[in-house]
Amino acid sequence: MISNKCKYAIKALVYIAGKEEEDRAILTADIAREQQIPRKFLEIILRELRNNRILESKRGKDGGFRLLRTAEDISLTEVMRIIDGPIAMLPCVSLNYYRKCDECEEESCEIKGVFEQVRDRTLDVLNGQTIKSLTLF
Amino acid sequence: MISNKCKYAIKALVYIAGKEEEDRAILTADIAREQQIPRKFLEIILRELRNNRILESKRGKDGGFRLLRTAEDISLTEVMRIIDGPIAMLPCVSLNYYRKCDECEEESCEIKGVFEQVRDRTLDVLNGQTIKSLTLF
DNA sequence: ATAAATACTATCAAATAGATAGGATTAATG
DNA sequence: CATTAATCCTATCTATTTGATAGTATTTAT
Repeated sequence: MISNKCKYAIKALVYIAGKEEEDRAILTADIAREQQIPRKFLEIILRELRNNRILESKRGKDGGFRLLRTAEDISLTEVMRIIDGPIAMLPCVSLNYYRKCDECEEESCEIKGVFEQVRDRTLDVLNGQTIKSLTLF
Repeated sequence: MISNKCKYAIKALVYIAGKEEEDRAILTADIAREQQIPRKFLEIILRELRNNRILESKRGKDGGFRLLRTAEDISLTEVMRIIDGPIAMLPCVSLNYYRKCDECEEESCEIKGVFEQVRDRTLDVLNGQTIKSLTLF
């Protein structure tokens, strides 16, 4: 399962992308209200997305958040990896967060192969998605 | 990610399946030693598998664990669901552990569709697997 | 009776999830 | 330059899950 945090992050980005044409910074408070996300928790998430160069922020009056890149240049997997870390079901088959298992040698691991397949099929779906493609018209 | 517990459960079952021909109950201690799984933790896992009718156990001398069904009748998804719960990435797309999200209406959810696809592609891979198919020859 | 196994109960420590509170800082505007 | 409105930052908190350990009770073969 992805975390609530990750779900909130995706929904917030889609919300911001949907307001692009208004050409102004979007308020945390607006996103929180519209998407039913706890405000203070959302603050943390948006700052994390900013630190990872997904969003830019402006402080003070008329401040808020905007996409740093276009919505089609922000992939779903990138957001998921920033917030939740690995997408794979085993550390030893993760492309971006590989870690060897403590207890087994990979050559003789019975389950590695299956979870590599799961990873590949999962990425087949996720890799095609961006914040833009998730935006409903 | 699946939990270590789940990984241990699968490996233990594959190990037991591999000893079927010996026609005797398999000891927790043997599995723990061979598969490098903490013994007491493994005890809990095996008991849980027994409680869910995957294994049968025998106490006392010459005791141990055996498969309650044949290895090809124990599916990988069944084990994963017993130990870790849902396989889907969102509660609202889970086939076996469905829960509505608190904050959004499903008709207008932007991300549900993608994660339904991920679920389906994941199950395409996992549904074909059993403890028998995972056993290397 | 003894030895050898699982069953059970209770605990525990560390990490993660999911937040909340309160104040510091920045920036626009009159 | 004061005010207002926003993000930024630090600290904290609670509950749950993960991953495990200890110790005792019970069962069974011999």
